[in-house]
Amino acid sequence: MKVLCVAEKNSIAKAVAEHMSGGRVAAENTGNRYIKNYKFNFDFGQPWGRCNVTMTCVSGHLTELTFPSEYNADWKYPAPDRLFNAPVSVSIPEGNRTIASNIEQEARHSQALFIWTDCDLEGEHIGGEIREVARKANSRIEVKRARFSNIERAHILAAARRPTALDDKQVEAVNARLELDLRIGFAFTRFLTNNLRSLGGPLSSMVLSYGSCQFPTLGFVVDRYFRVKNFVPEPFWGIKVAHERENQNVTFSWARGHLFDRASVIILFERCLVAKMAKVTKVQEKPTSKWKPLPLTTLEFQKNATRFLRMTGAEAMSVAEGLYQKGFISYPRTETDRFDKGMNLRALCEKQTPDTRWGSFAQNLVNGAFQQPRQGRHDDKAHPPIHPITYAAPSVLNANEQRVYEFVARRFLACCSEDAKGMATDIEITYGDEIFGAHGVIVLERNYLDVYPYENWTGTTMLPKFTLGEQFEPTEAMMTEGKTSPPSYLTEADLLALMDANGIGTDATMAEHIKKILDRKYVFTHQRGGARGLTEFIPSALGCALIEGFDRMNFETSLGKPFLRKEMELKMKAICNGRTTKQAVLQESLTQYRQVYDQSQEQLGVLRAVRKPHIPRNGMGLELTETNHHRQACRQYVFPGQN
DNA sequence: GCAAGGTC
Repeated sequence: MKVLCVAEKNSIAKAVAEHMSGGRVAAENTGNRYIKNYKFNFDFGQPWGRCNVTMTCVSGHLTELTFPSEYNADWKYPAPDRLFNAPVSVSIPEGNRTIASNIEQEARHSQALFIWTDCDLEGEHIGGEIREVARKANSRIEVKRARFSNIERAHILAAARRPTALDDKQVEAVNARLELDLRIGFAFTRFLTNNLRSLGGPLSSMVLSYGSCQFPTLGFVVDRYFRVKNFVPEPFWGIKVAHERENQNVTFSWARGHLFDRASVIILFERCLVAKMAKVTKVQEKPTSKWKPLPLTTLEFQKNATRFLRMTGAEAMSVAEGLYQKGFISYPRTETDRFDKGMNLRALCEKQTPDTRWGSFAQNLVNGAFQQPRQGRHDDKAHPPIHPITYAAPSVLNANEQRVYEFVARRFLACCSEDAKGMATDIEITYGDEIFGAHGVIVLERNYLDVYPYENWTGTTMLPKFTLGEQFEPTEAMMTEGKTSPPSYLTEADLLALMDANGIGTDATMAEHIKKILDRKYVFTHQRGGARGLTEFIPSALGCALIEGFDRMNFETSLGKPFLRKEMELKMKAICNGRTTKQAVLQESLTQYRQVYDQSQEQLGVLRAVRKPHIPRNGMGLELTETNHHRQACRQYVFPGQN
C-alpha cells in the first residue's frame, strides 16, 4: 500500500520523514524548488500495515478566494457594496500550480492521504485545501489527519500510528474568516478610496485601505495620541523622609505614595514633625532573586528586537526567517514559551561553546550549571520556543543576522542557566502615624545576567544597619509636590503588546500590520528624545481622521475598535463547537457591516469634513479636539497584562 | 490598486 503524507511546510515534512524512516529516506526534487518528496517505508500498524510513503508539503495556504473579473476592472462600478454579496470562487493561484500538481501526481498512485499540517485552525484549513486537490486526482483516496503538538521522535511516531479525521468545522470556521476579511476589506477599501480621493491634494493618488487588523492597529496609535494630547496634569503631594547613617543617605518612601489633597498631607506631615522621633518597626533581610527570562516566543522576540536591536518588528522577523532557512535557528513563528520535556537542551547549549563571547558561559552550563528553563503558560501545540539550532560564527552572517543570532543564542543560554540571586533588605519605620519604607538589594550571584546583557539588576544598594525598635530623629523630613505626567506615545513594543492582548493579527502577521499602516501614511514614527531614542508611533492627520470619522458616525459598530476582531474569533470558536455555522456567521456579520457601510455613506460628510481643515498641513501636526465618542471608547479594549 | 492568513 502507498500513503501520501503532506505537511504545511518543508521543515515539518523533513523532520517527520526523518523520524518515521529512522533516517533511511530518499529526498526527491519536485517542480517547486522549496518542496521535496521524501520517500521511505513505514509500518503504520493496523489497518494500513507496512507502506511505501511519500512525505511532501505545501507552502502555507494552497488556494485563494477571489471575485469574478467583472468586479475588479473599476472600483466604482459595480459599487463597492456589491462585494458584500458578489460571488466568490476558490482557485489555485499561478504560483502554487507546481505544488498542487505534485500532490495530484502522488495522490493518483496512493490509497491514503495523511495530512500533517500544523494543529491550529489555519492548519486544519490548509489540510482541507490539500484534501480537495488530492481528491480531484483520486476520488477514492482515504483521508486521515495526524494530531501532533511537537516534533519529538516518540510523539511523531505515536501520531503516525493514530490517524484521526480532518475537522470540517474548523475548516469552515476559517472559510468564514477568509470570506469576511475579503468582502469587508475590499468593500471598505474601495469605498474610502473612491470617496476621499476627490478631496484632492496628496489624497488624490493614495489607496485608503481598510482591514480588520490594520484599522484596530491604527486605532491604538490614535487612541494613545489623544490620551497624550488631552492629558491634564494633576498636582499631588507627598512626604519624604531621609536619614543619614554611616555616611549614607537613606531615603524612606511614604507608604501612601502621594495624595491629591494638599490639606490632608499638611496635617499628616505635621503629625510626623510633632512626633519628632521615628521608630524602626520592621527590619527584614531575605534572599531574593531576579528570574531568568522565559523561552522566546515570536511576540517577545519582536518586542525585544525593537528595544535592544534597534530594528522594526518586520525587519527582525525577516532576518530571523533567513536564519531559520539557513538552519541556524528554529522556526521563528511560535507562541510557545515552554520547552518540551523530551528536548535535549544540554546538547543545544554545547553547540554554543565555540563562541568567543558566550562560549565559556555555555561550557559552564554543559559542565553542570545547566538548569531546566522556566515553563511559560503558552503553547501553540505546533512549534517550540525560538532557539539556536547550530552554531553560526560571525563570519558567516551579515551585521543584522549577527545581532539577531546573538540575541537568540544569549536568550537561550539565559533560559538554561540560573536566576540571579541577591539579598533584599527592607526597613520600615513609623513616624507620627505614618509608615515609611526603605528597600535595598545587593546582587550576590549574577548567573544568567552574565550572558544576557539586555537586562540588568539595578538595585545594588546596601542599606546601613537599623535595629528593630530603635528610635531616631530623621535628618530630613519634607513635604514634596509633584504632578501627574502624560503617558508617552506608543512604541512598537507597546503596539505589539496591545495587538496581542486584543487578538489583532497573529504572531506571523502583527509586524506586517504595523508596516502596513506606515506604508499607507496613516501613522509615522518619531525618535523619542532625538536620533538615538526609542521609536514611537504618532498618527498622521489622515490616520486620526479615519478613526475619528468612523467613531463619530457609527454608534453601534466603529471600525476602528478592536472588539470586532474579537467577535470574529468568538464566532469562529462557535463554528468549531457546532453552536453555529459558517452560513449563519456570514449572514449575521455581513448584515452588521452592511449597516456600517450604509451609515458611512449617509454620513460621508462627517468623514470628509473631519479631514478638510487639515489638508494644507501636509498630513501632520493635526489639532483635533476629543469627541465624546472617543472619550467613551478609550477603555473599550484590553490593556496588556489585564486578565 | 484592495484583506488576512499561511509560507520561501
